[in-house]
Amino acid sequence: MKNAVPFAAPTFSPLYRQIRALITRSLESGEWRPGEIIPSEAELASRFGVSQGTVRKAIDEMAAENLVVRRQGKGTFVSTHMDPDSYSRFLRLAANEGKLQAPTSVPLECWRAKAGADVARTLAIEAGAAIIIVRRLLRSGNVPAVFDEIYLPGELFPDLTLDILKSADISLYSLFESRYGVYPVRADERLRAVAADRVSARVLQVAEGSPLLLVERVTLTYGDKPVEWRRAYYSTQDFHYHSELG
Amino acid sequence: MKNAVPFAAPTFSPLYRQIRALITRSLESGEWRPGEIIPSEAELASRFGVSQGTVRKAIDEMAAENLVVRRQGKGTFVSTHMDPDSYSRFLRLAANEGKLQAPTSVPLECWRAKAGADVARTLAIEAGAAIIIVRRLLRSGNVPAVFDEIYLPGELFPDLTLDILKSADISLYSLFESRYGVYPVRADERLRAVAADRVSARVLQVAEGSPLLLVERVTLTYGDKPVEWRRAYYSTQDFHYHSELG
DNA sequence: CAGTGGTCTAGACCACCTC
DNA sequence: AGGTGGTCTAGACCACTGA
Repeated sequence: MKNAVPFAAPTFSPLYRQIRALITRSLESGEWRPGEIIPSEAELASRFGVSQGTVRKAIDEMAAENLVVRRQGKGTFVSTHMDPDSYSRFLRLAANEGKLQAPTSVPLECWRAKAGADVARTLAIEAGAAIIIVRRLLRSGNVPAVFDEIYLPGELFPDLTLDILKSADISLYSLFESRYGVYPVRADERLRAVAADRVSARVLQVAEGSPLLLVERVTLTYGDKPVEWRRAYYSTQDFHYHSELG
Repeated sequence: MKNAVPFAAPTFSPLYRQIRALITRSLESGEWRPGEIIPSEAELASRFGVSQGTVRKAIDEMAAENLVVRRQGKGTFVSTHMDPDSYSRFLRLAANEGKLQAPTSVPLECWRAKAGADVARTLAIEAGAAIIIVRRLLRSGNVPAVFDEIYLPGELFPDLTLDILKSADISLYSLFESRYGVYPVRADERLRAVAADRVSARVLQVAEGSPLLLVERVTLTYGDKPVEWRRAYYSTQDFHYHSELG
């Protein structure tokens, strides 16, 4: 009867999950930012008044979800998209033959608009709110690979322009982090096959109507808050989308 | 200098990984089969002469990879595809709107052939070795969703026929397990967009040449041994392939 | 060398399941 | 009541990093 409660159960969580929630809150609040080191397990343990093993288990879970990265001998670091090693953490592009040539990003267009019903719902903003639309091309060794159409909430990216995109790095998300303090944490993708329309056919240099792999991505930050909606058209003559199932 | 060795390093692994390897070997050898319970952590600890915590960590890893499933109060069980809860562990099919109707499998054809170069390489068998080719349709609420063309090494599935497939369950993998002792553990998928050929267009009831999502899957059992090669054509008018990125 | 995460142990208690 | 996995602790030692 120890856990008995009137009405709905509050679903007690173990200590290490509460610790995890506390650490996550510090991430959200920006106490430790992506790329930075977080306090040692021993220090967190004494701060929260629990054993090191409990902190360890909390961090283990967060490391499993790529929220943080452990480095033996150095410490534990907040995950970032600016680290070259995890530049393209969310990119599942691979070459049909051989290894994928390092992809390069070519920003094409960037303009402002008002959110339609679909975009507003997906980004959890008001219909009619300001949004930014970006189009860009991803090339791999001079071969067009992916054509992206990206929808961003204007509020989070106040001054974004094509020039800024052009001067930025290949990883859009490293720009999100460094310039706007927006930290992509995870993403959800829906894959379909579609016929190339005129625009994507021209950009990807394929025949209009030829089959393209459409990848719709909703990118989320801490607290599952959406920060990006993206439609990516993959040219799959020379490339494919790689997925591992366990 | 403790770990110094002449020539290439043997890459010492921690105790819990060695324990994990021992447990995995017992799975491979069939000492405990899918669906069955494995010995308790305490018993494994005493059997291997290590602490329960070490066994726990080994099993933790295996549970994270879906090799085993923990059930509090009951025990730890070898993962199976026969459990209704994990019928479609490898299926990423989802409905564009609403929830996916429970899919049903319709076996269409089943014949024997000799492995060509491609199939032989993928299945790691000799070119010219006996293979079995299966075609089937997956429907969701009477709507055609996925057309599968499946290549199997003949050696592993000696007596497979269309009749057996027809009398089997929705999950092909539950048949693999129950009738042939073949246990799919993980899979690797390559996704592309292609134009529907005559056969798949007819089966999926779409126009010839319309875009389809092609999912090529290599299915592996213990020790990363390939046991199946599959080409799946997804009709993505009403459905999509769902992928989560962390 | 000191500091970090990584491993391993032993023991206590809790939550859940079955008999 | 007895068995299982789940949590939590405390302490020891190892492996890696950088000053």
